[in-house]
Amino acid sequence: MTEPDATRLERLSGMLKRRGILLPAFEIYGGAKGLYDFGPVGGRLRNKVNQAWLNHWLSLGNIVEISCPTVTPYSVLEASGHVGEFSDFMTVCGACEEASRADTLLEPHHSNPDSLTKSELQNLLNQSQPPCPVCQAVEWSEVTAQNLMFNTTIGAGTSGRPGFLRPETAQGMFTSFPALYRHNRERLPFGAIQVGKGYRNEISPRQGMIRLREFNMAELEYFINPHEEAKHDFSPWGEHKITLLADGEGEIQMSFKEAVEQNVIRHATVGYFMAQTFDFLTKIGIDSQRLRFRQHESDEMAHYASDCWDAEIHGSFGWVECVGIAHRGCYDLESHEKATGKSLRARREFSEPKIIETDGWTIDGAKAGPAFRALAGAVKLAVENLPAETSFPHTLSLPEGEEVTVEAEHVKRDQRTETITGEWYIPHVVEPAFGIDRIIWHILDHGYDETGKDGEEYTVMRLSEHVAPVDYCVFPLFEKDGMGEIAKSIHATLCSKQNIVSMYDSSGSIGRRYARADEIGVPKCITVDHQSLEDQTVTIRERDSGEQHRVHIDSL
RNA sequence: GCGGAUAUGGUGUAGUGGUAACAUAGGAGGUUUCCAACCUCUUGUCGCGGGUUCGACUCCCGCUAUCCGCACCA
Repeated sequence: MTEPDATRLERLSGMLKRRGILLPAFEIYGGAKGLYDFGPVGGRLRNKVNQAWLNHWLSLGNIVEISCPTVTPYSVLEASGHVGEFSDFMTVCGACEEASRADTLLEPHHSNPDSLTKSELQNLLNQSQPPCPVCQAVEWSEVTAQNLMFNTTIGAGTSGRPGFLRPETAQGMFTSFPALYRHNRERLPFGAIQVGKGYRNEISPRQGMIRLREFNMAELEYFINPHEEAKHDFSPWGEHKITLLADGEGEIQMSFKEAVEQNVIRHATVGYFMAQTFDFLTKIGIDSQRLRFRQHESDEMAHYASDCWDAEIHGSFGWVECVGIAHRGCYDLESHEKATGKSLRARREFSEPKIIETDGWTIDGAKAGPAFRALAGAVKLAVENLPAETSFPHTLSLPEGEEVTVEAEHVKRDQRTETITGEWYIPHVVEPAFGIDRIIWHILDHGYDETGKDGEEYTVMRLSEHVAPVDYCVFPLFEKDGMGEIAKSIHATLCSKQNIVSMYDSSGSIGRRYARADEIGVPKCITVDHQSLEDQTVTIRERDSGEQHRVHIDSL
């Protein structure tokens, strides 16, 4: 970071705090690391970014919005892999109360304790009885999961079950898959989106909004049929070149279409969502020249992903990953299916039904069951593999080594024709996951313009109208001769309209009021002056150009 | 988590073992006031908790937070 950037960052942060956009949370109690408030201006900004995001994806037509709890049972995040990948297991010494990592304590007793589950660690701890590294006592508490996820207890006392605050919104969309599938008339592809809070008990939150312990995230889980080739129309992006940092290729300039065709982007849907992400970010005010996509190297990939691209935005903290677009394969649905035994599958019909002719033997359960007892299952498998021309009695060698003689009365002929028209498969998932706080930071960072005006220091927040927290400021040139009343009535009318925020300001000189409005990015200011009293017109002044034009009050 | 630095009105800074200053911002009023003008009046500050002391914003200890390295990290 260069020196001018560092002081600019200080001025920007100071302004954000002073004007109620972004503030450290709980500051009267000394603050808390990694937790921020969106103030009276920032709250509205966050909401507009969220809304713009929802609208952007809903416009694709096959996307639904859902909302799932942040409090999540232990077993859900165990199945998803987060307990293993996101947690360290802790145990506390009963003598000196020092907390230790269970896997570290057990290193002398196991080659790779990091890979063990909670109950395996507990068992090994009970068996091996390692001494406390601090006081040498052997008095360990029950092993508990700690660290990157905030853990909690759902319910009271001994009946409570363990849980976490979610580290991502995605899991709720996977566990809702059956309802989503039904809602979408059992047809893929479709997507589900939600915006909400996620929590990670980061070891070391830094750099303001970049690494938070509680953060706003917005995720789309898009369920696709891996047996169908994904087709997407890239013509809206044409030959527009994007900066890509591809695994092993370095920085290249390519259109989305080329990148997908040349397999730099390994899946067309990933490429399509990268293009959609590019549109969204530039629409809400991210500078397209300071945006690039970087492909994860294979050893960098999260535990669930098979291909992943980050959208990185350049700002005061350098290049920061703000969106991750991951091909998660069938990892999540498969994991939850295994853990619960519930089907999380979609049906696909074959283009040609598969006809399976069976001509062979199977057992007659009523005879073979009593005859072979525990071995009956193995006998059945073996008999069904016998050729049709086998004659009985027949001696079989079972896999476990036993020899049995199968009599004719134990078997019956099995001749049938089955028509299989389709199959149940686990859908694949492509997930664009947006860090809303990081994006908001960069909107502010890119919009913050202190180029000055007439040689004096002057700052303007050049926010897109899609996200500007205040739409209009209404000023009376003076608050007298009826100008104040006209301005207040305009203000009241604007406020009564849906999704319009107007601010009324009558204090200070008119120039000062324009400056205050510019600082928080108000796109348009409306001023009531003497002429308004005579002909019912007002001036509208544009933030970015400073130009004014006069319109009738009724046309506002 | 380790090491270093820092913590004074909303913001940016000064300063002292004897209850704190400047600028700016904010509020009220004035000024026919259209790009941070001017005049008058005015609100508001020593991060938290201990200790030393007659007395601590100041010295000491601990905590918390912030910033910079290192480590970790969708």
